[in-house]
Amino acid sequence: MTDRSVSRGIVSRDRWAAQIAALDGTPSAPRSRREPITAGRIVDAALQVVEAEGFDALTMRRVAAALQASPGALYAHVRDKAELDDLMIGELCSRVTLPVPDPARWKAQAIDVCRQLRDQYLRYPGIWRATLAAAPHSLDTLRINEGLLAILLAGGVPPQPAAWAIDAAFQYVGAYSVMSLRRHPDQDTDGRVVDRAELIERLRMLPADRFPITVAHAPELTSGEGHARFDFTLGLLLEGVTPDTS
Amino acid sequence: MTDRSVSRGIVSRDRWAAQIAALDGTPSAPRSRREPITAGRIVDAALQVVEAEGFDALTMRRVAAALQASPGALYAHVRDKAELDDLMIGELCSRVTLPVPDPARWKAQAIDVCRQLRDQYLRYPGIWRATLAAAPHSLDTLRINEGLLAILLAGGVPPQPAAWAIDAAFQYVGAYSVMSLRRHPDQDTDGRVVDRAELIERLRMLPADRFPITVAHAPELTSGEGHARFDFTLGLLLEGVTPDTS
DNA sequence: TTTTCTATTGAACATCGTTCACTCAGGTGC
DNA sequence: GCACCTGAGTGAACGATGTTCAATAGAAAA
Repeated sequence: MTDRSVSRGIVSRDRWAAQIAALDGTPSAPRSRREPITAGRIVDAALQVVEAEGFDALTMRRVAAALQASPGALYAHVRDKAELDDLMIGELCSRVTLPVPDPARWKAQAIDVCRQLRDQYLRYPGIWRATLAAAPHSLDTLRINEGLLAILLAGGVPPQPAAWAIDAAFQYVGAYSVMSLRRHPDQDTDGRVVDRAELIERLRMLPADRFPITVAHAPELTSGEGHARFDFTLGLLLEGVTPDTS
Repeated sequence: MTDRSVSRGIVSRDRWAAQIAALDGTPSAPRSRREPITAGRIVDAALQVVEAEGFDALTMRRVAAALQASPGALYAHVRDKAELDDLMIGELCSRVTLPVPDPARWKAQAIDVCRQLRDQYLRYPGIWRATLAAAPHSLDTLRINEGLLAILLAGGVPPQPAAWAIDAAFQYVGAYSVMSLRRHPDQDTDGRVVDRAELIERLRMLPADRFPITVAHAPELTSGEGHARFDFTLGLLLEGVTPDTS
């Protein structure tokens, strides 16, 4: 009975995506002509969905529709949605290129690696939430960890502070990537977009007796164009473990 | 037809919780004797659910069952589950007590405030995910921000670095709270619990040619009892903005 | 050509958030 | 004392989600 909705105007997003995906190619192409489903193609399709519509739109049905397949077909190549999340994070991590450690530029190298990871996260909005379901110590994650560790150790940082600082940097990169989704295109409860000028105005509207500093320093609170805050925080994390002079 | 399952052995968790909640009091108490539902009672019940069973178990039906009410009844006092998330975070933030700034102890005071927030997050496992649905600048959040800002400014930190460091600290506290859920009781893909000794063993099993540093420094990588890493990272964030001598 | 096997389907199941027509207890005007 | 109204709460639904599974179709093997 819900299939009736195909001929009507409103249709579910999954079915809509399936219709879009079925546009190319002959309409009734023999099924076997389609290249077989693999875990790699599932991950690629999932990443495309996230890139175009965000992590909230990532659905098993949505991925299956993008692959012109049935939802159940995915489970022959992927155990869970959690495993799909894991594979996506692994793919993202594998794209990060690690430099050969240069003791003179260790800090810049470390920041660059973190920036690569941040850009991958930002390219696929909200995908950092997949790390909550992903394995904490996968091989791809450990690879970046190893690379960063090599950079810091080459810079003369002792192993334990280096490991802890890298851990903190990873967690910050993730949190920054999720939070920055709504930093500039901030949404009101009514759905109105709030830019920085309006944000300052709002902070200034606070009662000055209970929020004196916030009212007084609203510009500093909302400052930080681009990724200035990101670089600032990573600078703090890496500056604190600097061995001698940088 | 699914109602048949009440008399059988297996029953859904929500229904089970409703049965448990119905144990006390007269079985067929007149409905009006129950104290009315308010937003505050909903938030309290939701927090109890999260404290006992984790954020994943937080369901509108589950909260309604704990209140011995119908799921739809909640929507008269709470617009969304997102608004419920917002209210829970607000409640948690309101429990954080802010000290009067003492310029001599500004760093310890700042760390203490962050620790309070961390302990609230850790008390309700996974609840930090509610901040993803919550308003980014609620009054309760701004209150803590104001308090921390007062502490740092009293310590002589310039406004902009103070604001940015506080922001970074907040994001780290959240990420730390979510991640630490599976830090010590780490789960294998098979569900086996992995303690630190086994974690070291696993890191040592890595191929030494591709992970030389990880293999060599496995103990340092897994070290950090209790909240040592937490204190370490906050120390880095606050040390970097220290005005002169601490 | 026939058989076997593996990948895929399509329909289900349980659960989730959310909505809505209805009920029902308690206060209000006669 | 009685009818009315009002608003909070109910219970059943709707659509969407992850996941499972018997049935099946296509290709490979005999």
